[in-house]
Amino acid sequence: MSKSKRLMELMLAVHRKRSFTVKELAVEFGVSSRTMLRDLQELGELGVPLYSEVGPHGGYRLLNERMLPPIAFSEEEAAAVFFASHALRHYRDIPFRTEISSALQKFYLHMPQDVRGKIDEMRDRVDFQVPHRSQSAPMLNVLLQAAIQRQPVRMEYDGRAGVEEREIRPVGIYASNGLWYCPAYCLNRQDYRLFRCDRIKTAEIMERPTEEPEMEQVHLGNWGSVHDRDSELTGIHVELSREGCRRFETGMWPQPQIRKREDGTGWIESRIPKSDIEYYAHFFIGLGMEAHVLQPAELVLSIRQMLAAMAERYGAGE
Amino acid sequence: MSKSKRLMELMLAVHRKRSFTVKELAVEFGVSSRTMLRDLQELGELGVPLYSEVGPHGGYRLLNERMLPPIAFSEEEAAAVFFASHALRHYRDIPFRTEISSALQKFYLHMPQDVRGKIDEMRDRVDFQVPHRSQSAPMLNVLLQAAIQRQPVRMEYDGRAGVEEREIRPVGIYASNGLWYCPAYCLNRQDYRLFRCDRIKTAEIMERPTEEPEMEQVHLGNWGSVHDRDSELTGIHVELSREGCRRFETGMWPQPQIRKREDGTGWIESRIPKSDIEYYAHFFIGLGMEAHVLQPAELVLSIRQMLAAMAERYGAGE
DNA sequence: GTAATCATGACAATAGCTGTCACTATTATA
DNA sequence: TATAATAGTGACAGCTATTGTCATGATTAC
Repeated sequence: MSKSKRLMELMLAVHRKRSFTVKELAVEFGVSSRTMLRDLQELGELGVPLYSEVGPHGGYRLLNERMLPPIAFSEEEAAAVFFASHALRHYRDIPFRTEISSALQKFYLHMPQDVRGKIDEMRDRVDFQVPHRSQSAPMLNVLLQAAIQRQPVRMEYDGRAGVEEREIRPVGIYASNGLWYCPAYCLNRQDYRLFRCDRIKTAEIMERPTEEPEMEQVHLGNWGSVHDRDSELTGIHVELSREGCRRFETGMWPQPQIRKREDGTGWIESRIPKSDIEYYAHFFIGLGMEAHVLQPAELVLSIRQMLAAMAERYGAGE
Repeated sequence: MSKSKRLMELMLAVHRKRSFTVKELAVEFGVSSRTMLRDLQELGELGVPLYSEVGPHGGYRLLNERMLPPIAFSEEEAAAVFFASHALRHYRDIPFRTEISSALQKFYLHMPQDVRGKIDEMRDRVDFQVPHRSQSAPMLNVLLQAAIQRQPVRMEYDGRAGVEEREIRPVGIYASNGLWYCPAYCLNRQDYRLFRCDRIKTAEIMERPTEEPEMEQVHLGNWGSVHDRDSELTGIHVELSREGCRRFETGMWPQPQIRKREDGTGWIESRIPKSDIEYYAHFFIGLGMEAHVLQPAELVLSIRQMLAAMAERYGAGE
């Protein structure tokens, strides 16, 4: 093995280990301790930020432990990262804003001119439609960090009753329609709650362990079932026109499954929580004559009542 | 300068130059040609993909010109790239799928175990709510490439009239509610059209220059105004309850500006295209008693007609 | 006080590197 | 076809760098 090759592998080893002794590396690389000492000094001269500590439990450490070793990416891989960043560009606030920018900057700096041109052009050629929101959500980093590390958070929340202090255990954060939400176990209410992140004014991670709610296996994919486990379901049956199917198909919500016919019309046969009746009444009214709700009776009644009130407001029926 | 340092700088130089002669580099590094030849051979042994060509205009080239030199990212920057990838995870199809995966894999491979743990955990702690779509859009890469390089595309489109062949100049692609759309200048129709990408069955970039529509300055940000420049506007005035404001505020569309009052109610005073009356009628009906449309008269009339039809269907008014 | 760690300097032996030189092969171009 | 511009190979003398061993010293936790 040539010395150059040994030094390259040594650079990967020190980034992998982060903390090590001269003897340990000498054995691993099959050279004497004196040679390994020299190699590490030369690595230092090449720019790897090593420092040493003498004494028991001494050894070498990487000064800036938070760096990865140099990685070679293809231009297409770099372009792919730029593409992914466009999915985030209409959000007013996101976690990792600074880090994404600096990562993209590093890629850009190492690109030849023709690839830069393509990256610049892509900016105007790909987009993700996300509503623009003016509400600021400055606490996203804190909340995400707390969720990942399963730490409690003390926050000030601007809810219906005004600003109040809450202590929560965040499940995670998610974006919907350009707004960020944080489902969390609220220690004040002893139950799960969904918080809007733009209404979280301050948040700080609490270092002291607090009482531990039973949430080790709760995450963004299943917190809803924990929260909604007591909901009562009811069956719905809705007939849809061709246009109704198209509208459903391009609509946004997680939603009941459509069944379709050859002629393009379709129907919904499903079960929904009774607590959502009001919401579905609004939704199907918004579809107008493109949907015909047949079941359940509560939903039909709710629609009927809304129609009556609106007819009176708009003077329909004359 | 030690040999190791020289090799490291040589590696950066070959990535920068991409194409060079032995003599050129020997002069630049202050060594003989014979030594430079040996150095290049050793670089090859270290994994840099060089190849040579003899004869006039010969020299060395980087075999895989599509690689960037090794870049050192911080762990936070790497985590940020993983975060960005989550914005894409519910899309059935995206451009750059393979490249994103391989880029993320490279980051992951170079990470220490504790950072991997955080990345794994983040998966369940952050999400972007995007409706799941079963419709496949296999031509995204082609369309995006064509838009970036401003090349024409021949495609088969499954529209209302069945599958037909179209020749287009793509403006770009964008995602909305989990579906991908491609605004393009349609050479068959001599006008701009919006295509759903899941209905584009085949697409291939045409290499021959075709007739050039005047679209050099058209991109995703302004194609709508080119397309809609003849739209007639009309003023609207809508009163909103507190709940109506909340619904508006968390809704998804690019939408007219709300004005709000101290008590939480609000109103909309704006101008919309006349061609969108039908759409807005559906939208405000879906808000039920939370919105009261006062203007324009066409919109009120449209709402009234829809209410009358629905009242008859649901037996309201008894 | 002991043990575990880094650290320095010196030296002999030897491995590797460098530049020079002579020669060969390939290829585009006039 | 000849020429020039390029990479390529091998050999060799002279020189430099590297390596391991050895002796010694300093720091630090336990």
